[in-house]
Amino acid sequence: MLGAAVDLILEFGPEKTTLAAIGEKAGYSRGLATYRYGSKAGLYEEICKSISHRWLEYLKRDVGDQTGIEAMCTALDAFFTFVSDSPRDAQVLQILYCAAASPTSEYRQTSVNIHQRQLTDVAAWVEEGKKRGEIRADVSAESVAAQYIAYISGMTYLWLINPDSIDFKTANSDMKAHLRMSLHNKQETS
Amino acid sequence: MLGAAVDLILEFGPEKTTLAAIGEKAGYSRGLATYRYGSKAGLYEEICKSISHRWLEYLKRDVGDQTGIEAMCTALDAFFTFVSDSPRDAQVLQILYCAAASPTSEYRQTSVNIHQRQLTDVAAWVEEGKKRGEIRADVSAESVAAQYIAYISGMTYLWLINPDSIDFKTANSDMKAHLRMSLHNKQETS
DNA sequence: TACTCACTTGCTTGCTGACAACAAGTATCT
DNA sequence: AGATACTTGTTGTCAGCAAGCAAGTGAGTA
Repeated sequence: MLGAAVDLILEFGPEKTTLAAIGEKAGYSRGLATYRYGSKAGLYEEICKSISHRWLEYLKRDVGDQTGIEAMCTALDAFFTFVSDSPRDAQVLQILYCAAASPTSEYRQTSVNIHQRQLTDVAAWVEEGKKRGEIRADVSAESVAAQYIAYISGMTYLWLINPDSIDFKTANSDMKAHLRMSLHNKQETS
Repeated sequence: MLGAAVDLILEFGPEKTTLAAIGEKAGYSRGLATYRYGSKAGLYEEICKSISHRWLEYLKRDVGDQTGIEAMCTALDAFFTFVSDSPRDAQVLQILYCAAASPTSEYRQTSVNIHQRQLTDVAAWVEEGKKRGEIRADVSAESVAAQYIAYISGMTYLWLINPDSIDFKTANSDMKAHLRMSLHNKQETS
């Protein structure tokens, strides 16, 4: 069911995808999607949670208990791996995040929660890096986290609307160099 | 007419805003919006162009013929000024950019063009900075431009869905420091 | 064990109100 | 008379709801 919805969203967009088409593509009746998920927004929220959960597994597996600059760089690699392994899921997730920007989106809070969680996680990595003396003490963890998450979100948007304009792989390695340069504590002795 | 549409999009989102409501809010009949703009997508595309045109005026006025790091920092300030002066326009523009992420969005190309234009403009600034010796020669202008535009786009998205989570002003001044640190050519003699 | 009756689950079908889009107007100007 | 600016009538599509149906599940009885 959710798989059929992903296919149809990629082909027609969330708006022109009908609940009837989703049900029928999944081999059921036109009414089942509404019955199971209550509403179109309910179904899309379920897809959102399902894909972002899968992405979190990639993230945890690769980052483990790294922190600081290493965690941030590994997470960029993990994201690239996720996008390479499941481009369709990554596209749909970004499309649904975008749809959540509408003022009356019923799953907007889901997107807010996920992004908030990402912000605090990254901020925690930065704080840890500062404690360890790896990261300069004069940066704001919140600002760095916001820049980092905004970079990933913005890049994914640009890649989604115009894949040719974005070389995700080199952009990521540039970003990693960038992070190391501007965050590393030059006085570090280790 | 476009003003009425902006109001309704902010209140109800682009989806739940009806062409009839736009026409009537503007003091006309339910049919005029369709008549003038051909379709809902046509009207939204017009709004998109109109607001992004206004933002370009801010940009040109402030950046002038600056290039390199200065131009990038000034553009960040100009964007903050624009968002402060016209938060509603900025919100609607971001909402419409998001709506353009849908695979079948009829004004997707408009968003692609605007972002492509921004990418090449910023890349040109970086190239100019490299020529002047201000910016390190080993950075890729395209990558830096993509990161910069992704940052702005992503930040605006995060700000739109959860204004409280983003301190645009300090994030921007951090970003400026960040840019100077990681782009400046340390061998520069001037 | 065999039977049955109340109840749940999973799904389908019928229907309604809302909306975009279009076509055919009307009114006002030049 | 013809163009311009706007309005009204209509149609097809869709989300959401309500009412159904069929296939279980399980408790109670003989």
